[in-house]
Amino acid sequence: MAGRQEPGGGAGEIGRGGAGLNFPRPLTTVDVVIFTIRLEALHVLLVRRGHGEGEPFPDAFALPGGFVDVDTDRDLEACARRKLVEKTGVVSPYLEQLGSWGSANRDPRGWSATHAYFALVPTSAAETALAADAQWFPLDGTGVKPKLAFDHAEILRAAVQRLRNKVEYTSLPAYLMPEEFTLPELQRTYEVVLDRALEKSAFRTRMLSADLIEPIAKMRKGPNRPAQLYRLKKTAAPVYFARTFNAPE
Amino acid sequence: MAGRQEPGGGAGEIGRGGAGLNFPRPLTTVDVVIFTIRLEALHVLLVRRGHGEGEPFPDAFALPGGFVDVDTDRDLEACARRKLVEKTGVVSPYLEQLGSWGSANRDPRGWSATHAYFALVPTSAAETALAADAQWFPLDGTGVKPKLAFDHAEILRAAVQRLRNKVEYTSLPAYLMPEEFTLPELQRTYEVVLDRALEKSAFRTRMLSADLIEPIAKMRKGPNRPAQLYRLKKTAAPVYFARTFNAPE
DNA sequence: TGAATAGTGTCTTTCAGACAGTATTGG
DNA sequence: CCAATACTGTCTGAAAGACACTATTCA
Repeated sequence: MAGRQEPGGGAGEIGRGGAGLNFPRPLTTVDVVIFTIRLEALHVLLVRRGHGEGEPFPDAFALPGGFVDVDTDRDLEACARRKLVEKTGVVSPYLEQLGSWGSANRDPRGWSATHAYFALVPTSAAETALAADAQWFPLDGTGVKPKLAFDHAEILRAAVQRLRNKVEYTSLPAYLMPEEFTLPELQRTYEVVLDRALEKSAFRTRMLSADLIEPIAKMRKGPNRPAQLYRLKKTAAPVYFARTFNAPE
Repeated sequence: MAGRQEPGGGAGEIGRGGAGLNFPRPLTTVDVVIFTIRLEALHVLLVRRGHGEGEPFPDAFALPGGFVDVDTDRDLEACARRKLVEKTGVVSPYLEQLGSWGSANRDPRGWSATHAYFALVPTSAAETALAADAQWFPLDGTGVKPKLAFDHAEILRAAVQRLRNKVEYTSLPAYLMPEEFTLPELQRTYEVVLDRALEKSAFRTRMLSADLIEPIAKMRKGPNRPAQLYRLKKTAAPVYFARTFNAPE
């Protein structure tokens, strides 16, 4: 950013700092698309909006988010983490910037820009410390049943596409797993997100040759042959594979 | 974004709209990382900042950008395109959102958030309508010689990494080419961006089997065997390949 | 023993890497 | 002819797809 050409002050909110900053500023918000797996299906967290005076989209569902608080939030990611903890209690899941959406029309209160993040939280953690106004919704294709406030349907669609796309060649689904999991469980998570079956042996080869998971001295018991339990290695960085899973047609 | 929890109004700029919007707003800017190829090297466009009253980083180099003008800019991308045309004259190159950077400290004038874009412009167009204060700088590793204003060195680094990364499995370098080009020229562009040699035959196979370029009834003459000239197909969408070029080690 | 799921092995296919070999121009 | 670059072909290797086969548990 360069401070050369300041916009001419029109209608709307203006600043009151000195030195040529007296022009209207857009509203600045942060929204978080929070995914988890519940009941073998991809879910996203939504909150119900209030219906106070001047509230746009009263009682509609929306992505968790809100205005940046310049006194509380050190930076954008800190703001996103704050929203995440407020709604889910999860402290440090996978969190990645998704993009930003800003325009004159997306919020009836004026020119606004939102910084969108997307987060993956483990299944177990997703159920415990949920905020009262928050609720998990299963993904229906690339969206969700209720009509969302603002342009949140578009942001959600972008998040789902980004997730599905990256799952083709990264280890992101590992962040949706509980502490301990088996390879078939991890594969099922991949398949749920991709909505497509994967080859067992190719999947196992890929996962085991990546520096990603390590076996622990425990097995998952069941009504059949027990499965080796694994956990994520300390190296929290996601793994990028050189190929996608299926050749794109 | 949800309008539930408004930040408490502290020091700084406040809005004057009604209905609970009386809290400080961050500054909102857009910056564009503009790449081109010149003299067989990747270059980025920088502008020199002014040194007026209250200007931070006087006379330093910075990425082209500036405040969002809520009266002029319909949305963030329109704002980015405006900056791009102002500095280069190029109307519709490849333009993609890079991410956003926002914090209390990145601008001495207060809490600010920038929406960063990155653009690829063809070699030819890059020379003609350049703004007076703009200048091309060759990439030096992942950065550039002069010290940049704000956190622009970090934004530039992110842009270069994103570009190098995507070039491994996309057709992005095609947007750096002039209208007509040969396959060896396209390959050289790939190699310049990646700073690595590529296999000729694998490269040709990949490019020709993608629905990306089409031969024209012309050849590039030289002191040796002439080369078939190609142009980008009408379908402007970038192609994503299923594999990266070299297996990552 | 049989059902069920975990895990392995084997063959095929695809495509990049390596590199030799052919093609076509100007000098 | 030679130099130089464009372009093609052939072999190899790595990893995915398909799928059969073995392993280990509980009922």
